[in-house]
Order: sequence, then C-alpha cells, then structure tokens
Amino acid sequence: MLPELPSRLLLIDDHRLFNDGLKSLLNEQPDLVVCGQVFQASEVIPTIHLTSPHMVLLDVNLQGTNGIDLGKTIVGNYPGVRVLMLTMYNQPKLLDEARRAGLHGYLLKDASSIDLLRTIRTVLAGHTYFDSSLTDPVSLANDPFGDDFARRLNLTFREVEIIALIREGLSNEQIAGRIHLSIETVKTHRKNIHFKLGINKVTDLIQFAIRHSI
Amino acid sequence: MLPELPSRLLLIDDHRLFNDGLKSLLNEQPDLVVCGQVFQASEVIPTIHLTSPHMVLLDVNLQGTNGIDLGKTIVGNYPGVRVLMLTMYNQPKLLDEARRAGLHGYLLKDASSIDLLRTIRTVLAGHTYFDSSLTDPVSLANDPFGDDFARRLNLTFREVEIIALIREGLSNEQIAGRIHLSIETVKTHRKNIHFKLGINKVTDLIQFAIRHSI
DNA sequence: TAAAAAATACCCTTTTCGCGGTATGGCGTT
DNA sequence: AACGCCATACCGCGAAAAGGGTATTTTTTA
Repeated sequence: MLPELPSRLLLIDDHRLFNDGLKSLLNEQPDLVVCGQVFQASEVIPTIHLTSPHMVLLDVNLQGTNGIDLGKTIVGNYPGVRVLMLTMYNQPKLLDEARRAGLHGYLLKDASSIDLLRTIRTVLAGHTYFDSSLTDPVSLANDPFGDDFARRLNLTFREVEIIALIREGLSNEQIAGRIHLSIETVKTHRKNIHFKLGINKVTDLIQFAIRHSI
Repeated sequence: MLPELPSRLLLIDDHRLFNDGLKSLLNEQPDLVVCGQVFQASEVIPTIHLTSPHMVLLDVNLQGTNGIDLGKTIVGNYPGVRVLMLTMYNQPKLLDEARRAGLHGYLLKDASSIDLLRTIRTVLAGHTYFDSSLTDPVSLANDPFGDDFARRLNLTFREVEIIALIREGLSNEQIAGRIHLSIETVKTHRKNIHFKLGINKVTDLIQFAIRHSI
C-alpha cells in the first residue's frame, strides 16, 4: 500500500522552550513534520507562503499581536490551512472567540503528549476540537492531572513553594522574608519557573497557579 | 429592660478605603462601635492594650506581616478577643490556615453588608464562622453575585474592560494599543481600579478577576 | 442647566520585575 | 571521580508597575 505523505506543520509561538519541546515530540511522528518555526507575528504570513503548511499550531499569546486575530486572518486567506490554537490559559472567553473566529481547534498547552497528538490528527482530518475541559467549570476545579503537574513540568519543590507565595500576592522581598532566603535567590527561582513554564509575566504565573490549584 | 452595652470592634487593615467603608457601615449599628483603626501591624498589640476590643476585624494581607500569624498571636495572648479575618481573596488554603490557627471566623470582603454584620454578630456571640462559599469549588464557579459585582464595587465599564485585558496578560502599553488609548490613561484607570478594590498589585487584580470571571 | 461622574492625558518618583549573566556548595547517581 | 540537578546568592540593566499628583473634556444625571 502507498505510504501517505506526512502532513506539514508550522509552529508559531514566541515561547522558544515550548516550541522546541513540541518540535522534538513531533519529530518522533512519521506522519507529521515540522515545516517551519516562527517566533514573530510579522513572519507568519511570509512563512506560510514559503512552506505551504497543512496546519498551523498557533499560540494565543503572541507578543504584540492577538493570536486569535492572526488565526482568523490565516483561516480567511488560506482556506486549506488548518489552525489549532494552543494556550497556557484556561480562558473560556478566548475559547469562544476562537470558535467564533472559525478556527479549527483550541487546546491547553499542558495537555498530555497523547492528547496533543490526537488533537493534531483530529484537526488535520478536517474536524474541529475545542478542549471540553475548558468549558466545564467543575472539571476545572477537579484538575484530573492533580499533583502530577509539577513532575510533568519538572518543577522542583522550592519552585512550587514559591509559585504558591507569588499567588498569595507576595513580592520577591516578602517571599524572601517568609521563607528566609535572599531576595536574589527568589529572583533566580522565579527566572527558572518562567523558563520552565514558558511564560514571562506574573499574570501568566497567577493564572497557571490557579489552574493547578497551587 | 437594660440596654446592652455596645461591642467594641478594632479594625486592622492597611486598605484605608475598605476600613473607612466598614467604619461607616458599623456607625449605623447601635450595638457595634469602632474603638480603633490600625493601619500597621506594629500598632496592633499596643492598640489592643489601649482599647480592649471585644473583637478584631483583621485583614489577611497586612503589609509586611502575615495576617494569620498576627491573628494567632491575638488569639493566644488575648483569649477574650474574638478574631474575624477578612480577605479579598478566595483562597481555601488561607481559610484552612485560619481555622487551624484557632481564629474565630473568615469572611470575604465583598460579602454583602447584611452578611458581614450577621457574621460579626455570630462571631461576637461566641460562635465561629468560616464562609462556606470559600470551601465549595462549585459555588465558586457560579458566583452568585454574577455581573453585579461591578455595580457593588462602583467599577465603571472602562475599568472592567481594562481588568479583563490585564487578566489576559497584557501590559499597559499593549492595552493602550488594543483599545486605542494613551498609556497614561491606562495607568490612570489602573490606579483607580486599585483604589476601588483596595489592592495594590497585579497579582491581587488577577485573582479578583478570576474570582469574578471577568 | 448646573453638578457629578467618567474618560481622557500628562508629570514625576520609587519600587518591583524581567532578563542576561556568573558562581558555589550539597547531594545523589553512574 | 565526574556529572547532573538543586538550592543558594550576587551583579547590572532596562522595562514595567505602583503611587503621588494635576487637569481637561465629555457624558450622565439630578
């Protein structure tokens, strides 16, 4: 039987860490190839022309631009391209926006690899997929991943502890005082946390913490 | 019949706005008098000595100190004083801490006046009260106040709009770009939001936004 | 229509964050 | 013994947020 040609995927995300992780995951899939990586909104359209992807994996929080609007543009101008939004955040509002914008899917970044791949294939197959856990407030509260998230994201004990304190609204100085560390150490932990989660703002961190009930 | 002597309440909160609002509410209650207001943790113990309150209304997020620890100290050293924690935030962890610390009650600041007064009287009567809506994740999601919160807190349309954008993780500059305002205007709105909510950090604002599903 | 509220915008200062480094001691594994 | 991981700590820089004002225009409402 004829081997099916692999689908070409274009990754659009200014979080290099996540982008690279995703790429290495996809490299293990014979039917999926990464035809390009874009880190800036301005390069998206040119790269689509250049690589003719079957699918675009698009982060909602692209720096400077609105990921949803960008997705809408892609859907409007390149009807053959499937658009799957990826996000760190569980924001039903954004999900609704994505759905109304005619995008093909919306998925949380910390979905398991299996879920991620299944969703990619589902959307590639012409279906749409909008993470149902995003719309159900109860399933939110009872995060099925439970305490597992720290392991999955390689967060250390100290890092989780500091996330909790940041969530409580403490400043670096207050955190340092509370757990008897140098403020510089707290800053280092924070940098590592940001790196591991692929975020760069307190606001992102708070939302992450709340989603995981830290 | 003998008129009962009014109970003396001591307010401890560095959020002047809330403190004053609470004071004016209490001024209408003949059986409750405010015997003092404290805005700094260091003044708490001296003021208790000075005013011998029946009850202390204590904000969890006192600047510099931990409200729970302070409450524990009061409960430990002044057994006759009832301690009711007040908070902006719905954090089950803090509630548990408060309960374990032997405090007498824990209530959300945006409870209605009626609830607030009822709780104060309940706790004064020797009972404990821990806001049950805080422990129930489902009742959290379905905020009974609904869209009403903006009116209750006197938030304007523009302010709510900006809270939503801050929650999305946008910076002042990005917000200004998105809704076509000067960055200075955004800063002004933010200042007003902080003032109205009695908060002073993004982290607090995010938590507020999430609790009210903005 | 006059007063109040909301929205707009600018100034200045201080503090906190975010991001780029570097470095060292402890602890467990190979 | 060597390596990696974790936790600790410091420096410097630039961006952003916080906090303090003041001021003007538009809109709403009493």
